[in-house]
Amino acid sequence: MFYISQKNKYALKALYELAKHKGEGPLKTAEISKRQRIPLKFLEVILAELKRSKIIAAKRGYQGGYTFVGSPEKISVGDVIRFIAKQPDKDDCIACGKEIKHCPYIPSCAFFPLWQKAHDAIFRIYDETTLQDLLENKHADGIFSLK
Amino acid sequence: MFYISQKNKYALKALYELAKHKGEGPLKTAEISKRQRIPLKFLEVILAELKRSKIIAAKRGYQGGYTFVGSPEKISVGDVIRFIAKQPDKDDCIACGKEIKHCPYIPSCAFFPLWQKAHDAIFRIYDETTLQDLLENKHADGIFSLK
DNA sequence: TCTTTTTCCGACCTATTTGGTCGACAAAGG
DNA sequence: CCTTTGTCGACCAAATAGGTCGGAAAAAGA
Repeated sequence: MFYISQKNKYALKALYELAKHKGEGPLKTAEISKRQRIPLKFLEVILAELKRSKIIAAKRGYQGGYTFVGSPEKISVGDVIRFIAKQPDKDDCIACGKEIKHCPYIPSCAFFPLWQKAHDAIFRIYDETTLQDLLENKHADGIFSLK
Repeated sequence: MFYISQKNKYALKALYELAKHKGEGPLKTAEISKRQRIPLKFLEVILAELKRSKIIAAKRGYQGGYTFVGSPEKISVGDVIRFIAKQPDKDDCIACGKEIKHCPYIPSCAFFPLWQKAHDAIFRIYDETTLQDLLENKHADGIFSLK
């Protein structure tokens, strides 16, 4: 529930690199892998999957690679996360996730509103942050406390 | 990252029952297990753990059970989640979770502010929801769409 | 003090998920 | 036709989640 996997983070990082490289021709998987320290073979899997979303396109062979197709201002983190996440089973609880069985949208579930609010809050952030925002490094306030 | 485990949900449900039962003497593990459909043995583990937080107390033997000690208005969902979650390693990234290694609080990490905002947003919800709120079933608006 | 009830505790178990790899194949240039 | 680079399916290992077992310790009643 609300889990952001490594795969998700890799996907975002890869898209970040591709968005940054936009307009300069295809970027190779190997290059992305190096820049973002993502295991090559795993990255291949991820990019192939992302390609299906049409926001990136691939070109094979010599001088090949991936290119960012859409515009980074129009793709949000939420879009990416939703795309990578496996589609929920049709009878999962929207709020609780897998709990099913004894909680199929029971209005009397004391926790439903909580999980839903949490879900909304987090996706509000994800949805209002575009790849462009990430590129521009909108570090609102540099609270990098600790150490 | 941001993952709410089944254990966490069980913990909340158990506390919900205990809070509801407050003032009526100890409530047995077996009873909680039945009411909330939580596997007994697993629940035992969870309650023993929660006891260490002092918000519930145990009494053994005949007529024993658990009692809610504090006041439900003062315990938030966030408190419970933080308590149950395993303490993060001292050099995990506050925002990203386990990513460590190549991201130890690097201010140049383009994603740090995002994860931090997400973290704040979700815990804001968790922290402002008390057990009492859950008891009062503050279903703001009954959007139990779907089916 | 014996028995019952109930919590306590450590070891253990198992399926799923995560994170990742391998090897062969397909296309695109040079 | 050789190299480069993406594509694809199968495979795999470690971690984690989620849960179980068996008994010990304490509390109270008989």
